[in-house]
Amino acid sequence: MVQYSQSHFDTSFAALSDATRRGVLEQLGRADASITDLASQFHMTLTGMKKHVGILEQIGLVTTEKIGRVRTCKLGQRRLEEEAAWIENYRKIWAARFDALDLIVDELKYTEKLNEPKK
Amino acid sequence: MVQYSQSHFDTSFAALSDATRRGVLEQLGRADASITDLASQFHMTLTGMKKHVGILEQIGLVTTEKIGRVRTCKLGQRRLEEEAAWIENYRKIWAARFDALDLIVDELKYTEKLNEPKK
DNA sequence: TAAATACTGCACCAAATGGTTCAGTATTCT
DNA sequence: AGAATACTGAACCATTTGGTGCAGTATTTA
Repeated sequence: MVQYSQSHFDTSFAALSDATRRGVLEQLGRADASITDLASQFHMTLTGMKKHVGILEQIGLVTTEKIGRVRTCKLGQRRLEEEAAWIENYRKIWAARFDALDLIVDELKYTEKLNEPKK
Repeated sequence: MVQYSQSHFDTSFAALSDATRRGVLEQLGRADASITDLASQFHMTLTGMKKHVGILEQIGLVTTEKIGRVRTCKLGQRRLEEEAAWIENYRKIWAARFDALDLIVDELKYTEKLNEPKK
């Protein structure tokens, strides 16, 4: 059954709700990057970008490694599988709900036909 | 190409980042409900629940209709298709990235083999 | 008609968010 | 060694978020 206690969905969907962070994920899909790279690409201070990377790192979407003065960021282990599954499940529920509605509409049409006044 | 201007992903992922709102969507998948129903189910004031429903309504995940004193909430037209697509695309990028990594690892193994000191 | 119900709008609040600047530290280049 | 680079942490700030209470309106019930 579904739990309403705070789940990791809270944090992962929140992470995805920021355009900069989605952009960082897309960028890291193309190539690894340093904090400086990302900061300049997204027109932001190092400190600001560090926070975004920190958030993505905390939930496993990004991993980083500091070598010398440079911290290199890569995609992490998290693949958003459960998030994809949640949405897919929602889409199924949604479809079932609207299929049911279609049935009702069909039924109404049928009933109307029965009740149709003779021309 | 990908735009970093504020997209509707911002609002829809933000909407999904709240457990109460995800719960409301799941509930409405089972049956339509009034604000009062939802408020009591999620242990919240009417005013609080009204806000959540308002957010879901604004982005099309829920529609409502007030008949008499009761406002009934149902699932709306939005099916989270683009959100599902974004995640799927991310998953592909992720897979490609890690496949590439595997290639590199393979290559390293091969190189190591070549450079292996004679026993 | 009076009371109960269901919502609505407004004002308020504390905490979280997304950004900044500034003052460091550590590392690398000349 | 000295200068430049890359990051880091702390403090700060405005706005948003997720909730509340209260006072009101509209509708239904007794």
